[in-house]
Amino acid sequence: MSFSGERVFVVDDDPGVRKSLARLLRSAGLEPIAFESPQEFLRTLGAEPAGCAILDVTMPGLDGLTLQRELTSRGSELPVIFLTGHGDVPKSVQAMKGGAKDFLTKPVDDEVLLDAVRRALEVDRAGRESRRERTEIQKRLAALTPREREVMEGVVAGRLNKQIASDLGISEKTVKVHRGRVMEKMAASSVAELVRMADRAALRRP
Amino acid sequence: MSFSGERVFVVDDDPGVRKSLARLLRSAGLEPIAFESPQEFLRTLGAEPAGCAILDVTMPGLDGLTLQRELTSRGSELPVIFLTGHGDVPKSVQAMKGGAKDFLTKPVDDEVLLDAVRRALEVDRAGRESRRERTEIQKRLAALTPREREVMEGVVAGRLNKQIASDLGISEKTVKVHRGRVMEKMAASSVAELVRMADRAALRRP
DNA sequence: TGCGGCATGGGACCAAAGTCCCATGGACCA
DNA sequence: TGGTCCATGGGACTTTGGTCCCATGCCGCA
Repeated sequence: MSFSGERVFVVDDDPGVRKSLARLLRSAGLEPIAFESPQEFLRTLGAEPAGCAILDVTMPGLDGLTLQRELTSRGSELPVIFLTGHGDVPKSVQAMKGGAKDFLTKPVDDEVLLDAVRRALEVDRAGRESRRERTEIQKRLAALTPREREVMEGVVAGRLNKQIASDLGISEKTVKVHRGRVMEKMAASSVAELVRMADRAALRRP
Repeated sequence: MSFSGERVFVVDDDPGVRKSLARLLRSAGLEPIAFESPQEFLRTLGAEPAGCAILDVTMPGLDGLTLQRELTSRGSELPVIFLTGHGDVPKSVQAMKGGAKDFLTKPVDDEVLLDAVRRALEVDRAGRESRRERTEIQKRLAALTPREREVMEGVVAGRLNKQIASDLGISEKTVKVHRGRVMEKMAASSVAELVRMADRAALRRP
């Protein structure tokens, strides 16, 4: 068996459900890891879990939708699939608005569930790659001195060296020095690249 | 009353529902326009409707979810809110996955519905503004000659004039000529701006 | 108290980009 | 068959950008 690092976090208070889900997932070559309570799941969850989660909606203690919110507020981007015996429309709508990838009702067809899981894993991979790049850029940005950052802002705003110099009240010569260091520290080989880095680091939903 | 150009398209086969929705929306200062069938709605719908739609799920002839898909396939970005008497979980999930802004069940609280409508209108405004910019950029792109477009690709890829010249098998002089025309036709005052235009025109969900 | 990081710049260049005017030749079209 | 658009490019610059070496002064920390 390959170890991908990606796991499917199953959170359900019913041991039977956990067991059958685990079996199904394993048979599809996936790596399930089951939790009997949201609390236990949250305790175990590392900083950057890779994979996706299958949550029950109704659980004693912490509601599945509340758990979803808790994950979001902790900055987790783990894709979530809900699986429930008796879901109602408002709950499903709330879950989907909250970013759930799917909301399935039992009994669920094995292939339907596995498809949802595979899609969620794909979303997670893309998301983690995108966050990784973003983090890398932010790390480089953090290595800039305040002045270098100001100069970089001018550059990505498309301003000329002389304009940046007058904006900051310094000589064009000094702007060139800072600009050169910005390109080096940001590992950018062109202004085009620098502009893209600046834009990716700033806005965008990760 | 102000005429914003934004309308709330109500599609429901029940005259009573249409009437009461229209009254509610009007009382909130909005401009409802009601249709008794999806077909009638589609016939009337212009190219770039501004506003949002409130669709019934179960209608004779064309299902609300099918209507949503039809809108999407026609390239419409009109935000959709579903309103239904007896929705089920799978339908609500399908609707939300299909991009619906909300999926409400009757009886619905007036304020809940109005809030959903106001949010949808806000989304529509932002979306139209973004599409407007994008369309403007694409219009400019379309005015480029094939050669100019090739040169532009090189520029936004961060390549030097001499590199672009050798890529295209022409002289650096000619690249400069094309490049100058690209900046003029695209109305870009800097490479940074050109890079952003290229990126906005290419990817991104509108 | 001395060393390193930061910000500041002059001098001296070289490379890259941008801008004039000019010209040639092909394609297409009325 | 002459006009328009497109692509090509030379000549001759000017402006920007980028890179050396060098130096000064401040601040904080070991």
